[in-house]
Amino acid sequence: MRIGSPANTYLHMPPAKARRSVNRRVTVRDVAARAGVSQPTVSLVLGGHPRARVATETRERVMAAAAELGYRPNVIARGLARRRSYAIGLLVPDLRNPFYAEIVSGAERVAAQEGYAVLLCDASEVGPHRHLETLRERLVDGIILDAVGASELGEAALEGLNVVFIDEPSSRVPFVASDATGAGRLAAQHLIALGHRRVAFMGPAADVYAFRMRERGFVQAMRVAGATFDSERVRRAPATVAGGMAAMRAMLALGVAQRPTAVFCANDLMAVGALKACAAAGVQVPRDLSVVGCDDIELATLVTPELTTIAVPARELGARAARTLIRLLPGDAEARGPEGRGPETRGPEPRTGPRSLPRAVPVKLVTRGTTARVPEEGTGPGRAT
Amino acid sequence: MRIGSPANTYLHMPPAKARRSVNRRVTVRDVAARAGVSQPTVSLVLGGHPRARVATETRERVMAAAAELGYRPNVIARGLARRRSYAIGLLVPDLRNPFYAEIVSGAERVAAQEGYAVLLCDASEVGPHRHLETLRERLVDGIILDAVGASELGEAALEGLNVVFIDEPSSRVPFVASDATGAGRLAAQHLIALGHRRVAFMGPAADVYAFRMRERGFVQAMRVAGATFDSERVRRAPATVAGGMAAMRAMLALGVAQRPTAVFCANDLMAVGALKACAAAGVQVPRDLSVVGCDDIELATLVTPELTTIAVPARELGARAARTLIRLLPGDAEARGPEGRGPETRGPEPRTGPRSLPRAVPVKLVTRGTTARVPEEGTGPGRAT
DNA sequence: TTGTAAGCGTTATCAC
DNA sequence: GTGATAACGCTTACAA
Repeated sequence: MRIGSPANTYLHMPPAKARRSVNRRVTVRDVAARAGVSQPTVSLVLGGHPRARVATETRERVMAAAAELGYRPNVIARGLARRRSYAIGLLVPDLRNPFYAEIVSGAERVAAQEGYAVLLCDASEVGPHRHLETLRERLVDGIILDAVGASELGEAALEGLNVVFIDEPSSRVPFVASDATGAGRLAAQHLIALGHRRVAFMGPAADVYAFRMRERGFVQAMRVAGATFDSERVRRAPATVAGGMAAMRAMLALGVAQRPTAVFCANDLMAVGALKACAAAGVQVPRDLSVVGCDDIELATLVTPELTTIAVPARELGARAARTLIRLLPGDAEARGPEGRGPETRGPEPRTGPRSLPRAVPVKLVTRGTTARVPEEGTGPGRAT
Repeated sequence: MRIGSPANTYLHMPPAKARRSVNRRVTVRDVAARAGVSQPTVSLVLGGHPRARVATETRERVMAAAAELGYRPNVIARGLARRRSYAIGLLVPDLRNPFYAEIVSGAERVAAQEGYAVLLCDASEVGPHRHLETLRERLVDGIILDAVGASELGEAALEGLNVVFIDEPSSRVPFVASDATGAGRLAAQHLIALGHRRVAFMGPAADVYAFRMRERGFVQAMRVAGATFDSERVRRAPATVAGGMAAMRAMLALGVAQRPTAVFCANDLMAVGALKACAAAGVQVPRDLSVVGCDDIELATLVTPELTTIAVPARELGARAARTLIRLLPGDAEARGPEGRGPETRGPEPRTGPRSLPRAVPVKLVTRGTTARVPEEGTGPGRAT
């Protein structure tokens, strides 16, 4: 609903236009008139170019006029002229997944601080291609893509766009990623230290890089430690609570002798589902079975017992992605130094190589209540330290 | 990173400009040239005005040319000319709160379907005023404000904006709200039916409408049922897990005789915190104490025992807010019928009255594992049905 | 039915 | 330093 109407700044205009401008915003023109300077001068002063050469006296007059009139730049118009929208797109698989919510939160924060708007796209219902299309039409300066591989999208969908991936390493696109292999390795090492040798992994069949690497890191570390790990030991299910529940149910259907003594889940959501299935089946965690999750979302501390997991700094990931993307963009107006490669180029050249190859952001083991020494070999059930 | 470069559409332009246009997008002009019609004609055909009067033959030529050239409208430019950005702002207190994530998810979905972009603003770090300011500069067509009262913002902050509130009834601004009083009442009635008379409420001190009303509905229904309810029975704490934990700890510090037999929490987050505090203190839920939450976020089913709560359809709330807002906007290009009040007006007039006064979206009790008959009076502990 | 002309609000290029 | 003038890509009277 339109509330009230702006203070009517009566304009120096022919009467014909006066009626029409009742609801008009104040523009650079108005400011120029008021300050008694030319319109482009106002643009120079207010345009964000901090060290533009304009007399201090003039500058002050302009600023004063702008303030008095309550001038607000029209970012749309600026975008058209500068061919830059100062907006970035953020495409995530599903906002309702707390892990992605964290990522969005982190990215939004730095974007807002840097003066960029965030166009949020949730791919869970509308589909990535359509979103990408609308982001294109809106001329976003860049896009952050989370867990949506270029492979599935096709080269063409990203052509001509400034893109940063999250958790999807690529040789042609800058990315930001957590140490997914390390996460799997940490989980394995923790379980091995607790004496577990017969372990399982549960994760989605979907080809999402982070999940794949968590699995790989886990399996490799397990094998290195001499634990057997054949294909029966991995269970496929969606990376959701329901998926984890189903996978665990299936796993428990195995006889207790066959059953693994510990399981690593591709993410916390699955782990929590697994926990639920255990509770339902009367299997006590961690006495009868150890469970390790991954991500360390808040939920991990809310279940009983609290979930042992590998902490992945999702918010930081989102923040880094935003920073990486924004740094990629041609020099900002806000005094970002003379590193911009001139305004005549529409976007930066492809930048492969070291600068865009970030180190993976580190993960760490958080030991809580769902892991314990393996019953058969340990000195009896007990909390892990 | 900029990937590849668009198919170079060589343009009928003086060589001086040719170099510059290497990376150029194809515009209406190009399409016009290709189709052999004037530029405005293209605009007419492609401009979304479905029943614009243009010869079928011409229209087809234009469409063909556009397709061949891979024309994509520039929404920024269109926005400038139409004085409409086809974008809406969405301001929430904190994306990491699953309840708000649901709301955003719902709003984003319908916005995307209706062809609007969503500018996401998380007020947890940057502050609502700053966000509102940037949304203004971006000329969003409207804004959805969640749990951010106009009272705290000040009239001026919203002046001249199309706004829809979520969970913040107002006589001047359209809003969408859940039946918060009803939620409190349902909780009370449930507890009363289980025999509870000594009950408590925990909620934030912050002046958020929905929380206030949940409390009011609860207290009133309790009093109606003849239960005592004095001010000692309400505990103030932030509506978070930590808040709920602290509040419950304090409550448990009361002697067991003083202590209430049941507590209603302003939201599920608090309830889960309360549950944790109980577990830590060795208080068994629901045997020793019943707990009712509010919202029914996914988390409610993930704790043990599962949380009895009042379901609030957050996603639906978000979706409705978006629909309400979009309906408010002047007639869309996409054949929304001739109801728009002419394009010469910059936005609709204030519309108070019936059309903008939606019925509250209904809530309902979801009985799970954290409520049971009151121990002293019932026939012993037992699950509620 | 189609084309011509005039913006929308801002930035950028140059002479002055 | 400053101020005309021409874009930016699209829309929309109004004229043909």
